Amino acid sequence: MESSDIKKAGLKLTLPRVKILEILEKSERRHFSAEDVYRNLIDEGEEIGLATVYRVLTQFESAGLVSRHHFDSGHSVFELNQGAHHDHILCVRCGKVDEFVDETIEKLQHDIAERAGYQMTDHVLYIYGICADCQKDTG
Amino acid sequence: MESSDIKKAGLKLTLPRVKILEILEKSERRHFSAEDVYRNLIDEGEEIGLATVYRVLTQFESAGLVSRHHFDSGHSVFELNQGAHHDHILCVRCGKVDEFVDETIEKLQHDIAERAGYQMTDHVLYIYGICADCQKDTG
DNA sequence: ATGTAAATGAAAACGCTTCTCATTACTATT
DNA sequence: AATAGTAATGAGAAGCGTTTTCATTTACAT
Ligand SMILES: [Mn+2]
Ligand SMILES: [Mn+2]
Ligand SMILES: [Zn+2]
Ligand SMILES: [Zn+2]
Repeated sequence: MESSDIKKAGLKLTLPRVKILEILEKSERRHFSAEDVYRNLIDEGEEIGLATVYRVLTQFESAGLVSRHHFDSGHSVFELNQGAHHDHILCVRCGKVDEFVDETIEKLQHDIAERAGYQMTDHVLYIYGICADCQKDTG
Repeated sequence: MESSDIKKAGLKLTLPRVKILEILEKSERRHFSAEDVYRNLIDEGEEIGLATVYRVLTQFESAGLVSRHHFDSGHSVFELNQGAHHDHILCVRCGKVDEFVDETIEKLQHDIAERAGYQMTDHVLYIYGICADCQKDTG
């Protein structure tokens, strides 16, 4: 993933788009709210508006560069599209996000859609629980 | 499900609560937004505020009478808790909601949580697609 | 019937996201 | 390199579903 991908997506190469892409790829973290990205920019001294962050992330989504998740109800979480499809397991205590792939579940989902007469376009699987670390911390 | 369930839940038996429960159980439809419930009440001539609808649905959720889903990002969808746990398959064209149960997936989810060190509390599985009817309607 | 705490409706506030619009920055062309 | 033309940006307003506030009403135990 490089800035050239921005051009490939038919988007002009602008400073906000380059910086936002950098943050998504450089960080050890993989899942960001728009606010997360915005704060990262501010911390780096970039004066980029929150509206632009939302706009650019939405454009990146349309271009297939990032995916948008709705882990809890309230807000969107964005993730760079690198590596294969995967699902998520989330800690309800500390907010940690882990990833997993299960081919059996993937296949079963297709079977279910087919049996129900649906032409499947997408699916969402979130597992919620208490992570190992949080289980240690006083129940 | 009867009005006595409202009392069992430790809630006073009030007209809004009775009417809302009636709508949830009488309708052929099973999945309602708060607005859906509100409009049903208005159509029946009941003058119940939208704030009360939200309050009551949230109370019903806490009492275990209804579940809340977040099918698309924007808003909550409520469903009476009758019958066993199930997951959902949704038409992205017409909004139809179908239900399914798959014990293999249920078990695999538990296995995944365990393997990841999580104590599972909940899970969400939505399959999105185009339903049989909508596939007929010109691509 | 009466008292008291809980529930209600209307409107305001809320949090996240999108829109508006005047200004600025890209890019292609000269 | 200067210019023109179009797309992108930032600030703030607006939008939307939902929650909160608060004065009034209601349920229910006495
Ligand atoms: Mn992920
Ligand atoms: Mn259902
Ligand atoms: Zn945790
Ligand atoms: Zn359909």
